[in-house]
Amino acid sequence: MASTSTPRSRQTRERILEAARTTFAAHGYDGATLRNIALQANTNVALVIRYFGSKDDLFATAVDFDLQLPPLQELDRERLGELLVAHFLAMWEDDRSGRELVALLRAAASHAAAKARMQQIFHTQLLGAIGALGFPPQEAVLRASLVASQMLGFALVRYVLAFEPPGLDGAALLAALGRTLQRYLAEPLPAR
Amino acid sequence: MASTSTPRSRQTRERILEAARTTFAAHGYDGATLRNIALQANTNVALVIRYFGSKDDLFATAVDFDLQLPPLQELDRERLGELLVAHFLAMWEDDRSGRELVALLRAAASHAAAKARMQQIFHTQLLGAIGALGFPPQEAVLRASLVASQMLGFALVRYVLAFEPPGLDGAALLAALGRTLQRYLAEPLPAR
DNA sequence: GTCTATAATTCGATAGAC
DNA sequence: GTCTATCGAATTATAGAC
Repeated sequence: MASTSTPRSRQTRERILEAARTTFAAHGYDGATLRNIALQANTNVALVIRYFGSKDDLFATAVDFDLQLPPLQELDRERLGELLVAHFLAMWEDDRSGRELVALLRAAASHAAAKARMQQIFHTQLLGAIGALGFPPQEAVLRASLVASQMLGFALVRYVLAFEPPGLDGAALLAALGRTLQRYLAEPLPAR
Repeated sequence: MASTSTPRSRQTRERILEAARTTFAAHGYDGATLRNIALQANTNVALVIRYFGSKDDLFATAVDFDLQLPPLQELDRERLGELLVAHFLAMWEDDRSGRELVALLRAAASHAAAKARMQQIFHTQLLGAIGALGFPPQEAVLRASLVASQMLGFALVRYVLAFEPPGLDGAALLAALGRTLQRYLAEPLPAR
């Protein structure tokens, strides 16, 4: 059972969650140890377990990422791609949700629960938002897969694999991505 | 020192490498244990270490993935995107190089050496091939980043995260990717 | 509430018999 | 060449003092 909630314990709890987000993002799920997290939060492993039960539960609590998508059908249809890229970029560059996404992305490569969480986000949030644009179900899945592949791929290349050299023109990159998403979201797909 | 090479030892060695590729692809770098690999190869941990020195060295030897790109400047400029998507798809669906890519992709999320290998492949192979198309250096980096993000993202979504439901129209997906790569490789990028 | 000390596993790697 | 047996280190998680 969790401890009684005092102001002091709530501060400790928050320090642990913050350290967990940073450490999971920096080292992946397996590479992040409860010792590292506890050390960074100025406490010890026993307290981490007492508050969160297990490493799995700590990860689930610390990394509760979601896409926070606006209702796409209410946006300007001609600028959907550009607006969506701006939305994702704002999330990635945000200190908290950015670390959460990197942590989730890295963990999904080796941790079954993180992978399941990614699948859930895809199906309920992204597919839901794109379906609301009025596409037939089959086509909505196709378009959602395309959007997910391009945006997750970009996050992977930029924030996990660090391919881009310093001095790369980020604005040009984002403009190109915006045009791609515009095609995936609001233009006819090529006949096969 | 490695053992004397006999026909029997070479077969054992190959069984270990094959088991390593399968296990690293299925469980990631940390999730794959030398015990699992040895068991699947019908041998034991000691022999795996004797042949390959360490887990790191085994990974490097078993997963020697490369892009095998043809010289892009010799291909039909109007069909570059389509041809490149077909090339990648053939690699992903190939039993051996497909498992190697998944293993490398999953490992790169948590293993520094695998991440460095990915960066090396990007810089020497993909950037090299795209630079040969005659773009100025800065623009070649931009275009290579875009291609990498879309193709790695697609591999991630399809082969690691398994977003796509059964019954999805794969041909339509590939046609859309071909058009995207065509833009990234052979059309003007949007002004920022 | 928070800590020290330690249990219980599991891992990569080694020693040495045959 | 291949094996059994085991080491030493690291991990998550627990027990119990204060």
